[in-house]
Amino acid sequence: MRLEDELKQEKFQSEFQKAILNILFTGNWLEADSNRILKPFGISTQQYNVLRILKGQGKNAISVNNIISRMIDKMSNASRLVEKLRQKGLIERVICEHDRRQVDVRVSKKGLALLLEAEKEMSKLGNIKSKISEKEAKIINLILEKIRE
Amino acid sequence: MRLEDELKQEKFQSEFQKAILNILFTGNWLEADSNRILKPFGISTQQYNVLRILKGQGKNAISVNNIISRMIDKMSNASRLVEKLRQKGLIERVICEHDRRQVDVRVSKKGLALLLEAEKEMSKLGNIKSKISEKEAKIINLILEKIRE
DNA sequence: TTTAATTTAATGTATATACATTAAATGTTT
DNA sequence: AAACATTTAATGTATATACATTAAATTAAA
Repeated sequence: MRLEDELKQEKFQSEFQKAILNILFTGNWLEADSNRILKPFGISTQQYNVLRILKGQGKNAISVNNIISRMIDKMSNASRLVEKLRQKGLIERVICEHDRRQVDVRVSKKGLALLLEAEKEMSKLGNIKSKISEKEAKIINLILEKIRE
Repeated sequence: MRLEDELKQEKFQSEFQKAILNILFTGNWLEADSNRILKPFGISTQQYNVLRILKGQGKNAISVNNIISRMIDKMSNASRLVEKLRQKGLIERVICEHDRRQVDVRVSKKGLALLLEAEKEMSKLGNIKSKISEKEAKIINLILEKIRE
């Protein structure tokens, strides 16, 4: 749908201005869809992302700082997210021997099982595959990375 | 910067998956920049957007529902945002005569003055003009709108 | 007309978030 | 070693947000 219609605005200052609003709007749109998908699993989008990061590390436990460096939203409180996931039994804490400041974390069996189910549903996020081509996905990736130069 | 480096992830499932993460990440990146710019003005990104919507209506007062329909984040509490802006004297409420449920709202003189200053700074958001061409802006707008089809 | 349904905005509540501060462990310098 | 600086994670606090519920006004239906 045209952004002009979504925001009921006839025109934008420029294509640049429109692009910024379009990225923000589409980001919110995707996040709302993500939250909707994850709701039945009882986790938020941020919590899902932490689980995916931990899954990517396999059986290795990684520190909270390491998690932050891999998160989409660097500003979120990784400490508290981790605590929420721990309360739900989806992750485990491991005492770090060589540095007692660190709290190393790894995904639990239960967390992995939940994640596998959630990932199935999340692969449908935005239904993007039916809407744009792989070539277009590559193009948008290139342009977004230029914007963040 | 490559998303692979931003998220310390060697590869993604697909270009589609990467595009979704890229949109979410760039959206957060832009919003963080926006909050940083607006901080000296004492308003949040959401509050700024409400002011811009009201400015677009000139001297006409519009309803809270009308504001919601024009907002980037439809889920935010427009009522409370409006109340925050009113407390700061940036907007005015007008009693709506033909429908007493509605609370019509318009930007105040003070709000307009603040907005003009804020808009100057916000035009630099993301420094996008120096990073992509107008043609690229058009392309990304087209692809984002396809994704939201 | 009077009952029910819808629209509009506000509020209640739990959670999430931004950002600053704290506290403990580790590293560095003198 | 002692003093200082840095890193790591947790916490304090105020605010923001999602989502459900409420309350009032209006509209539609019986």
